[in-house]
Amino acid sequence: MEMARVIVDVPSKDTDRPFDYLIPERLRPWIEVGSRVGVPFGHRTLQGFVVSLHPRPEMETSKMKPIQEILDVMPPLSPELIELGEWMKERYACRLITALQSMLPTALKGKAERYISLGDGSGLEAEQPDSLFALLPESELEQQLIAFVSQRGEVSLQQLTRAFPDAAQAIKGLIERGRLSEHQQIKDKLQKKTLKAVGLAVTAEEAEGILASFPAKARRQKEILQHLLEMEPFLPLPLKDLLQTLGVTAGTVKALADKGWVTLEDVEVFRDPYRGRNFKPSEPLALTSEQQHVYDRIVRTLDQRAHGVFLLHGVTGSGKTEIYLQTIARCLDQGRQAIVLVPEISLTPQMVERFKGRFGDRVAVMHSRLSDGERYDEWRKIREGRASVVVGARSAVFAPFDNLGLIIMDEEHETSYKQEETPKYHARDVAIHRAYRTGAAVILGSATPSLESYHAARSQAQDDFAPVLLEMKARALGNKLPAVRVIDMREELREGNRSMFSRPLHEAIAGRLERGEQTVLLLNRRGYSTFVMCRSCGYVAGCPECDISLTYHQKSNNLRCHYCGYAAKTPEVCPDCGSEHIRYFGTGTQRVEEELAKLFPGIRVIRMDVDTTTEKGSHEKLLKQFREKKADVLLGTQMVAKGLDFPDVTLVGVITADSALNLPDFRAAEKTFQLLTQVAGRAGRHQLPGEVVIQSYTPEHYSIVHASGHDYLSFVKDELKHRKALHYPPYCRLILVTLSHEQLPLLVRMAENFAAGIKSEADRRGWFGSLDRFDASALDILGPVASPIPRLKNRYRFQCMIKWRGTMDAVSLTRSVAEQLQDSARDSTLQISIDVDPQMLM
DNA sequence: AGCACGCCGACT
DNA sequence: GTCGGCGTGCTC
Repeated sequence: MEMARVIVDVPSKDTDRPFDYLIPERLRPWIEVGSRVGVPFGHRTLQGFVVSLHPRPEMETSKMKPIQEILDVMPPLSPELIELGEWMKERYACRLITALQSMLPTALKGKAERYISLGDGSGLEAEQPDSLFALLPESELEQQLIAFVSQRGEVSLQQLTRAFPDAAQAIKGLIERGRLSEHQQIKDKLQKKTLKAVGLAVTAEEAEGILASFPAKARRQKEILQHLLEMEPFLPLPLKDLLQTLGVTAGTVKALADKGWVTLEDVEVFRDPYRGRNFKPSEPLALTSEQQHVYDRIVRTLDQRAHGVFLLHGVTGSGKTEIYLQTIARCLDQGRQAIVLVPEISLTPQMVERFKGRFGDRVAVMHSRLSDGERYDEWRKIREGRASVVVGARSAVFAPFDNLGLIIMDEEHETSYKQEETPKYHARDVAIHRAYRTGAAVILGSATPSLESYHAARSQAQDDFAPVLLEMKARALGNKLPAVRVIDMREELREGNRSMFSRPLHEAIAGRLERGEQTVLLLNRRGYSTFVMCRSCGYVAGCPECDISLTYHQKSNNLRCHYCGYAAKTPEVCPDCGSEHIRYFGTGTQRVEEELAKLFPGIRVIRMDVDTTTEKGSHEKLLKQFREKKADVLLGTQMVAKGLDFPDVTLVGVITADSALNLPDFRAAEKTFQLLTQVAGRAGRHQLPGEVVIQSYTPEHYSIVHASGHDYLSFVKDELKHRKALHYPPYCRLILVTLSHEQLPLLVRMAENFAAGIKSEADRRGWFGSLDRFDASALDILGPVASPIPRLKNRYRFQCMIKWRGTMDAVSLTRSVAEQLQDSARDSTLQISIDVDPQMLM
């Protein structure tokens, strides 16, 4: 094949299509579909991926350029993955290059490096002998430059400008006259992870001076300089953040750098090494009859090498992991490979150990805390066939196996399977589609399946994607699910107990302390944060850029914005009224810890929350301490609820069960039920019987009632009724469109245009039908309304929610209206983000 | 996304 | 007149 179509690494609308390149003779044996190549593109060299090969076309197209280089020994992608990328592009309204990049380790995000060597004499001089430039004698600087380059043969432009800081103009001139020549080559960022960062090249005083005499026309540059001056202690700032905060373009910053006021440098980002371990070999366990039945059903599909999706609904402790291990073994026996997806938070050494113990070094692990280099190594292990099982988070669904037999998704309901950045894919849907295309089986496992999956399985839809429901109702070790008591905290208050511990929970903890057993305490803080409020005037410290309240951090004694990173000192007096009665609110784990210490002198508590687990490895260290019984109580947020298994834990207490219930999210009840069920499953998994105490201000809420009864089915029944009445998934699908702009009035107009555009386009295509009448096909658009975060990084945000069902392609409709609007807006500062099947509505 | 081209306002 | 900021358009 003499020609290749290449997707280049430019994520924009205009370049979201293949470009044609000639394949030079020398590269022909190497180029395949999926190869990563360096190609000339405009005035630059870019990285790209070959998506198809063709014979040289009949009609000679003169503008075709040749592929410059091939970047890997083995193509990092395959026809199968490229097709998956094309599917993602349609499904999630993203660019193909974005989808392809998300499949690869960041080490493979190559960028062009510029190299300078001596010129061949061609150039302006030859073409325009009468040019004034060509006749000018070389300056001293120019002579130095040429000497420097000729001495080394080839120098990277970066090196050269470092040696000659102010020579940019001279270098450019020499290249134009052919005395020097430039060529570009793609360089992987393998060794170190770097970030473009902007700093001040002059002292603060000098900068003040520059600002004072700054030309009025360079308004943007002035803003940047001013901002840098304000942020002086935090320099250098990541370029990306700076652009976003100020809404300026990289070009403006570069202009400043060229003038020498600011520095633009690559700063290395710190990363932690992954520690190797020894793993205890494990043998397959005997299956219970329930497990055997499930196993047989899955193996039947595996043996047929057919596609099939299974929803494995098994109560906590029913032995889902053993099913995973044994079906993987079967898959490997067939010479096929397996992917195991786990939520990031439960990808603990404990979890990894079970798989490494059974399958040894055929297991690759994709952990988010691996460094780029280490992640690349694990990835290569898969690509080169040295691993046949991968255990990993979300992105492991793209593992480059060539003979995939099985994809397992543990804790199928977890929201972390949805990527919140573009491409906003859901690993569950990608897994099912990938398996469908490759003839692999999928196991979705959970004690509390998502309503979407469960409903699809129950509705018995006869399509390729509806899961087959497999149930495991008994715990593998035969022990009972723990007894759950729900305590009405209103009652407690009425009877004069103003503590955050109810009397029954207090007694239960005391009992555990006496018997030397352990307790897990969960503080469901979703929706709560510690914020600073003035008790006199009601002032709440908020972010000046994002219009949300700032979160108090005790460690650093400052206030930070969750969204943009803005930080401020905690005020001592109220900035509004001057009152001293200003303090932080919200029930943090710290306060619970203090109260525990007061109630139970000498109690040993391990606290696990964002504050204590930010350091790498601290998460594991804390759990290890708890396992070794160095503490009586493990106190934490959501993270204590996931997949942990401690033999001596006999009490689980939930301090406030309902704090998430009032959130403006239609999944609030589902989330609450799932969390309570998961955490209740932590108790009494071994010999000792377990007990669960749930404290609540709304104990009659069905999510709490059914969680306490371990009654998933009744919960689903109640919840589906609500979803149906309010037209929410699984009775329709959602597309969340967020528009943002610096100027509010303009944004509102755009958002209204967008909603109107969707309506008229839907009408034009004849997509009538009403959600209310339960028509088979229907589309409705809500909004525009201000987003739950109405302002973020100095941009106002409005959103529209599209609800739809049926066979229409609502995503392409949405995308085409969005693109039309963006084109007509002329104004590139309008940003439109499309989130298909959003998980987070706030 | 970059990068060149070209228009137009503020300086010698 | 010229410099340089900033909008516009193109990339096989």
